[in-house]
Amino acid sequence: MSVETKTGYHHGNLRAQLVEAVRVLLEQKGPEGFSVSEASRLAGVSTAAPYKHFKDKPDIMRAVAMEGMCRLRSAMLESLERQSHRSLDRIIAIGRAYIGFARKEPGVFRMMFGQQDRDGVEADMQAAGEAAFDVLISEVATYMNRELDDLDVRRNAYLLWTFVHGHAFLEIDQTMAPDGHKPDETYLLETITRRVLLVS
Amino acid sequence: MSVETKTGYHHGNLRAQLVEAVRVLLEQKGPEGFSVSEASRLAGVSTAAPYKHFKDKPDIMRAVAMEGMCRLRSAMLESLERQSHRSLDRIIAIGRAYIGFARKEPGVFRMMFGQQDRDGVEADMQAAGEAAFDVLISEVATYMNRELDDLDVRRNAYLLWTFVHGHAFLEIDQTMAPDGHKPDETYLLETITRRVLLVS
DNA sequence: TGTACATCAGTGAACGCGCGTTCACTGATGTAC
DNA sequence: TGTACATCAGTGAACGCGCGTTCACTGATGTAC
Repeated sequence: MSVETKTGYHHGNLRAQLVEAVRVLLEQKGPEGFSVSEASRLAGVSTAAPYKHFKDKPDIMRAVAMEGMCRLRSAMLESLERQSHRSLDRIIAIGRAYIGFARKEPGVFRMMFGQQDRDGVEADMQAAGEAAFDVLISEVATYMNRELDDLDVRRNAYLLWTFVHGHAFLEIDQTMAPDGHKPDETYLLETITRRVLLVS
Repeated sequence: MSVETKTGYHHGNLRAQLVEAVRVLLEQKGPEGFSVSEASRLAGVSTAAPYKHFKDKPDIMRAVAMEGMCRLRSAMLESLERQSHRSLDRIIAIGRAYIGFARKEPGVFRMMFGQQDRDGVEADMQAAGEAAFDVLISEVATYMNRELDDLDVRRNAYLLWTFVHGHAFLEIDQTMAPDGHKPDETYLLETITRRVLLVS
């Protein structure tokens, strides 16, 4: 049976479809606009159905965040495929992919980072985040011609990530007025990358 | 009559006290944990009382965000008073104050940036944000020995702000595991400031 | 100084609403023989 | 191939709850004369 098939009673694919529904609601109405009831409606099932696949509402949110983090990593990896072998360009491409993801799915992006459970982030989410970070680490190590776990590699990668993360948030939160005071994004990305990596 | 006085019936200071109550709730329970009802309870008034001072719930949220942004600016300015006249140190101090604010009041900090209304940020909030940003701009201009509206001043200030903003969010969201992989904050701040400003 | 009165800032009860979650149920599916 | 049955993944009705907001009200305050 194809994953897409819906038999009428047995849905076949409800878990994934609920995650997708939540994603849509998050983008349409923001973090507050998502409810289990509304996600159910959007997926075309009764409001009780989700509880066959998820423990409770936070469990759904975790699933959405987790799925988002995996897709963010994929987007970063994919951006490398379309890229030359010049290390610096590849690093910039990763940043661009990161910002692009945030811009395309701000609701999910916010949920991935901010909307966590109280009292700590789950271990698997932590791991997924590190897996994404590792994509950057790897390119920085190549550029610097050092090992993956080299301290300066990690430091520089963190500096770059932090910058891109901050820029992504300032963008989706529309913190700066959209007038001429905001520096050009391409300029920013190239400049910060060069300066962090001490390219003259 | 002192601002603090409470007469029993006439409160005298309810608006400010409601903002304070929301702040407390935001820090204790996170963005979802704040309701008009609970804030009223905490301030010791009926649930209808807030509507004498605010139009609706979003209006309260805006007030909290606004007040937070003003206090953030104050914290940045105050950090300068305890600082030498070495421009680089002053710039680092501003970053430290920014991160410190986020760490001390993550709930308010998130509300200031992320929890905005749909469809754009209010003009006064935008202005308050720019007023805070101007504190940094001013120091960067001094360091670079240029005008406030110089393009490179704005670019460098934005690079620094973006980094600090990203770091603040990664910190309060506990994105990185609290193990040894996270670079030291003082090292990060000094390094990024020097590299952005091209200090050898 | 005393009084009448407009205004202000509260009360408290009530409203309708959508939410998260549970429950007993039932139809569809896969499998053992 | 046919049948009995356990399991799975849905239904739909119901629950209690806290929410945001409104309403007619009332007590306190400030002011005009």
